[in-house]
Amino acid sequence: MRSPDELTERFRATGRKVTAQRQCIFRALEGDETHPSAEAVHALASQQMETISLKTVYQTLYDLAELGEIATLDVGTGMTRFDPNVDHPHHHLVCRGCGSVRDLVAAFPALRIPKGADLGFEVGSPEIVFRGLCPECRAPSRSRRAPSRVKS
Amino acid sequence: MRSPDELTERFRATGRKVTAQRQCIFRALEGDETHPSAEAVHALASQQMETISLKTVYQTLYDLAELGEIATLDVGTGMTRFDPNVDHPHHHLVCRGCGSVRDLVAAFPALRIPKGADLGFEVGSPEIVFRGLCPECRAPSRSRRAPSRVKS
DNA sequence: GCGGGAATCTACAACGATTGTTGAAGAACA
DNA sequence: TGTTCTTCAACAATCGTTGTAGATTCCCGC
Repeated sequence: MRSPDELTERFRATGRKVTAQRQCIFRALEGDETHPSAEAVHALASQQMETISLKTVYQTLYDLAELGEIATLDVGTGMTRFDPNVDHPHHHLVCRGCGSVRDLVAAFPALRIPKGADLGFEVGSPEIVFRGLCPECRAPSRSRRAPSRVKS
Repeated sequence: MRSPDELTERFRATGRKVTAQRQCIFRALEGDETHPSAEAVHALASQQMETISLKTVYQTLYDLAELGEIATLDVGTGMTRFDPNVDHPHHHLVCRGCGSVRDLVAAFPALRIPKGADLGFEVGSPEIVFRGLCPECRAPSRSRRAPSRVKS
């Protein structure tokens, strides 16, 4: 994802209006590595602008996704998560305990679909999810982050 | 997934009651390769037993998942899908157009997380999703299956 | 700077998938 | 068969997300 200023420029260039709410969301996302849900982004943005609506956050996040500035991520935690890191290809580690998501910076060039196994699909690049337990959830006695509800 | 008869036995052995509804669901799942949603399983089961409730279907599907007889699958199509094929490790092809899911029977033994990249996670085996376009959606002029709503 | 038209904003209600609750019905075991 | 405990079906509630409305704000030309 680019800087808030560049995003402002890009929004204008693509015929989208630039509003204080949107810039507030740009700033909330900048440098975020927690793969926040829409709700989480809304909470962050609310700190700067109390009246901002959740709908506006969804709208802006999907605008950003449409521009390719962020990626949407569905890793089975029950809600869509958003990932500002689209510049470096990467995969994800998902904690079975607390649902947290971390980047896994690694390329797997050996990943090629065997001939004939693609069933006629025209496929793009793979998304790989490693499920496991994060350090906090492995040592629950010392855990700081309260494990939050994860589907099932 | 085992045969309906074996599942009946297994349910009894694990202290679960065996009901006509559950056996109906066992039969509906047998040999299904479409990775059906709960709704789809309910529709199938309803053909044999009109009054079966969607809640019962959910309940039984999660019972089966708990026993490891089927797998739950969340590939970002907005609903949980269920996969009776747990005997052969495999991955999935997901169509961006119609949301259909197909098995990709291939192992990727080269998939190892580089040392130090696991961030302290205790990880299991990877789930790989290849997104693309299925043969029907690639040739929309000749498509038979109407592309159905897929999130975004 | 100022006005007009279009896009966006907020609040609210609706939506689809899933789950909790309830009294009634059924399975397992004696 | 009777008892007991589980599961069933119907209903409403919940969660994440999206549609609707009218009010507001932005952008562009004056």
